[in-house]
Amino acid sequence: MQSMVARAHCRTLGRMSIRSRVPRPAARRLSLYLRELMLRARDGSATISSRQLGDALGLTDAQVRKDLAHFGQFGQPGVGYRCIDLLERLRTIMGVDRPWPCVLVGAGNIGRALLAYRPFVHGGFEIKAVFERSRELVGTTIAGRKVRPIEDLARGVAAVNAEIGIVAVPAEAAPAIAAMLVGVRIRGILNFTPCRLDVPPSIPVRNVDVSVALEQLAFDISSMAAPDES
Amino acid sequence: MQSMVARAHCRTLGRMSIRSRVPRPAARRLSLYLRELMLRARDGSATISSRQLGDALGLTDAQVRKDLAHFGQFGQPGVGYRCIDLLERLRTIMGVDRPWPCVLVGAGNIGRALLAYRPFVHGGFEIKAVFERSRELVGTTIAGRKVRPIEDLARGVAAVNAEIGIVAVPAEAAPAIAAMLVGVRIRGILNFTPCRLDVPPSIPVRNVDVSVALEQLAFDISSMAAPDES
DNA sequence: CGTTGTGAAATGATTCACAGCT
DNA sequence: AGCTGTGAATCATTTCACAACG
Repeated sequence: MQSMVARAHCRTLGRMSIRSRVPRPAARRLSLYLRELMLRARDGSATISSRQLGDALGLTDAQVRKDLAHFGQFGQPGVGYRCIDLLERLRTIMGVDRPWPCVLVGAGNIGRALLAYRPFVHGGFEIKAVFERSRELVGTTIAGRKVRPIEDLARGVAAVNAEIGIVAVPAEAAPAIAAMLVGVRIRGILNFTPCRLDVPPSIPVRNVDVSVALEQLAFDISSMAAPDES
Repeated sequence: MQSMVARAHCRTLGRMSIRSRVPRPAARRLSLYLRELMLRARDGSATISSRQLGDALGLTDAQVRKDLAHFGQFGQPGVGYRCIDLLERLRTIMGVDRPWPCVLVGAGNIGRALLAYRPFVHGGFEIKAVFERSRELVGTTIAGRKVRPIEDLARGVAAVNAEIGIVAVPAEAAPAIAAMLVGVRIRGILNFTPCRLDVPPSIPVRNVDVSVALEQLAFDISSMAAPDES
């Protein structure tokens, strides 16, 4: 009986779970909206229309409205969206209204860049602990964080209550590290290696891959090449 | 008459311009295929089926075949695709069978990580010159490359025949840098800032944004949250 | 056999267009 | 007037399913 009720209207968002059916691309755009709204709010705009928001981001006004509509009704007809308001709502929806303790695995070039990356801290993401396999790096301090041996991962994750694991190790090591993170109950993974990490579907993975981006760029450029060699 | 023949089987790829109508998502997946094929080839596999390729990448076999079909007919029924062969074809299609001279603007954390990034070199992408605005960094040498003043950009790009510009500067400076790169006839831009660069549509831009990836991850994790608090 | 290449069907996302609110 | 929220229509992508081939 309870289950019947629950099934009947799963749109009630008992706590937080409307997002059951949000188109992937729409979800991707949320962070873009967030960023633009922060700019507008900082510049003192009180409201913004779907048209303005879309123009700034290279999207149509209809798209902006549709995307936002997946999460509720935030706008006022004839006026637009109140920047501060929408900003706050989006922060909640996206989950960036609270801290996200992270652990970093790999203190190589990428790892070090991340540790020094300012915008990172903004939004509540913070690297609470750093782990490395290489004995040479363990024990050193980078940007104020002590580098610890990879064997300490389980203890470290538990100690800082880390929810996100950042994988910045050489490709060969990635699968093993991913398995460790899963074993240690991490909730999501940011993967800087060019490997597909296969982890249970309950653990989301986002990839940041410079090589892929470059290759796609090469393809884009080649595709552009004017076909005139007459 | 010639045109009739050309239209009849546009699988002939006269030079390089079938890509007129390739779905964006399919183009995105090309680099994934490339990477997996390199692995298989290195491990000595002679052939690979669309099923195997898809499994390794989390795609269906049909999807793999459709994607590849946009560029020609590479497989043998009953056998699959010859790894080395397909690899070579894809390299050509993607344009990574030749060098891509790049210039880097910004020698901050990200810039330095890129300069030290090994896998980067692989595939023909190479950072030929580095430019910075900060007077303190100009003149120093990082990973063997001399850092030059941003004013030298035009000369530098011409001197090394750079086709790709990599933007790794603070967000505020990004639009100006993008404009300079456009003015200097760069052909494509890899953008590490969280700004939408608006450049003419003839100049492709690919973004690599850690903050966006993190925010999306936070959203994904929040969306996952089991709805049981009974 | 097993596997490709490909139309046709199904699914998914974006755009249109407009009623209704301010 | 200007703008949102949204069903309906269009457009794009993925999946299905199968004939043809080695």
